Amino acid sequence: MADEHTTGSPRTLKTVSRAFDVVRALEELDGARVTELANHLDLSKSVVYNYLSTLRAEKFVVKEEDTYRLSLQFLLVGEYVRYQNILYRIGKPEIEELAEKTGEYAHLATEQHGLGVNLYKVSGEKAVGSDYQVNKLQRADYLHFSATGKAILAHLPKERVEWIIDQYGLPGKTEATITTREELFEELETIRDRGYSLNDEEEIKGLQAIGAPVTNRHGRVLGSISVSGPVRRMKQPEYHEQLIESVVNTANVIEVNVNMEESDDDFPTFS
Amino acid sequence: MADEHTTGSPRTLKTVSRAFDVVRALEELDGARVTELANHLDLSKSVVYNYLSTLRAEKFVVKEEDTYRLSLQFLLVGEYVRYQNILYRIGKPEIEELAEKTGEYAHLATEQHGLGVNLYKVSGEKAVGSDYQVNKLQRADYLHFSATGKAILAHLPKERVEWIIDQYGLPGKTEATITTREELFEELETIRDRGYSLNDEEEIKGLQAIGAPVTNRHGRVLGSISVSGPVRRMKQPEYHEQLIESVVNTANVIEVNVNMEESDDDFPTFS
DNA sequence: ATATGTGTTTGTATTTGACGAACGATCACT
DNA sequence: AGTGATCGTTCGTCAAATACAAACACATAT
Repeated sequence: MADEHTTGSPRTLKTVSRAFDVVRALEELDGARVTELANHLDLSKSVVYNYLSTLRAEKFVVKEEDTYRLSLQFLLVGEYVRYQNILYRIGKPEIEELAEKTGEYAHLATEQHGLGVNLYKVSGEKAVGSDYQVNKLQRADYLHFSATGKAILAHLPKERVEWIIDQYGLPGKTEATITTREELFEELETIRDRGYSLNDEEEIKGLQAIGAPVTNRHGRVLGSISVSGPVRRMKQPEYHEQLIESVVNTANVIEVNVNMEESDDDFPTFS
Repeated sequence: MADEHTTGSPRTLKTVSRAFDVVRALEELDGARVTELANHLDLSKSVVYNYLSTLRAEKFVVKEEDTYRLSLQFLLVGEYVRYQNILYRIGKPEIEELAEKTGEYAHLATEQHGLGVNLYKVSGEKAVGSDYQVNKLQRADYLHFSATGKAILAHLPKERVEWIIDQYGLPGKTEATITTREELFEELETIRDRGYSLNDEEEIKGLQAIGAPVTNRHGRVLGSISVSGPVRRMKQPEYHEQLIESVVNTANVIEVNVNMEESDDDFPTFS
């Protein structure tokens, strides 16, 4: 503990990082008491106590009896962030219509930090019952095995895709998941060529999804949409074609409306 | 800088507080650049830069071009928190049914840090059109002028209500808002006696709401529900009685189901 | 070209948080 | 009831982590 004095830039604030360690621990543990957290994080009780007190004063943590939990403040801020997203504002009603028209699950997703985040999801009539999708706990997930994810990857700059693969690798989920760089880049080119993406049981066995990207007028991909359902139904030729048509069409509608609103805007890059 | 050495407990970590100052500023400003934030927060550029870099490393902030924004990480954590809430899990489908049956807006709310937070809201058929409610930006709001809020206050311990009034006061919103302590406590007693709360244009002119609390088997209030609509419709005598019936009934159903799941649980107090 | 703006980097002074021990309260067990 | 362990909380102290300001590289505008 004597050599590395690297005060390299950017200088990340350890106190802030530790505060978020506490947040993550409270999430993992579904709430915890001081001692429990202290053990979990390898910190002294008094230190943990101070972090919790601060987070509570900031209203991001609540205390019930002696148990500390994350507060709904995260939801309030989160819904603000989502509402700021133009793809969400414009896409939500369109996705609802898509779900109603097709009767399947419909998703609206975007990319952040190299992972996919669902902005919104609805289940159509046929999908009801096995609603493991809509009520599933939201996590940011890999982009390379979902229809929405691959639609996004296909329209991200190559060097950005490379960076994402370097960061997260290409972990498999089912036997169909694409796990090699070459295969993925080929697939992405196919997606670009035909205008839509396909997730053929690559994430969940038995589930197929059809996705399409939404880009702004500078060609930057803002996110993507998809419909998904059981392979048996999704693979029927005429139905399949019909779904592709609906998805691509909805993506286009969203795209047009987004670009009309984004007239006087900057065109940001990433991360 | 020589007198006040008060190191009172709990010792709140200034670095963490400042990180959340940055978060709040990014929300207020809808994203900002380094210099803009530094001015807004009265901090030096380099300091702000370090906070932003740290928040970005933690994935709670994204950088687009030179503008920093809050990330969807807040939404992911927020949805986790919401899903942890048993009132949400049980109440969501019931509220949906209530909205469908009545055709009005239905809300599911809870209390946190002395303020009301909507866990969920749906609009029934009659409510469509003026959906200023469903797409409105979520904020934690005062409890004393909403039907859900008053239903909660009515079942909180008196000392807790006192604390809340001391903290936030009783700001008026319309001419009908209750703004004095005595009036409020009277109202709360009425609510307890008759089993439901009424918001008669106390929050928004022209809008009436009927609310009912949901308590667990220890008598602690977990939250509340409400339906709301235009006064003209809501005040029709038979319809009014019918809505009260529906709201109270739905609250009871939720209550029963929550208490069946909460069998082996602690009974926490507040904040 | 020059001046003013940006975001970022770095050296340094000192504020601030980590540590460990101690306190008071609660709970479990004999 | 009494004893011991364990909990959350408080506090004094020193090392470490952060705030500051000045300088940097780069861009844009005059």
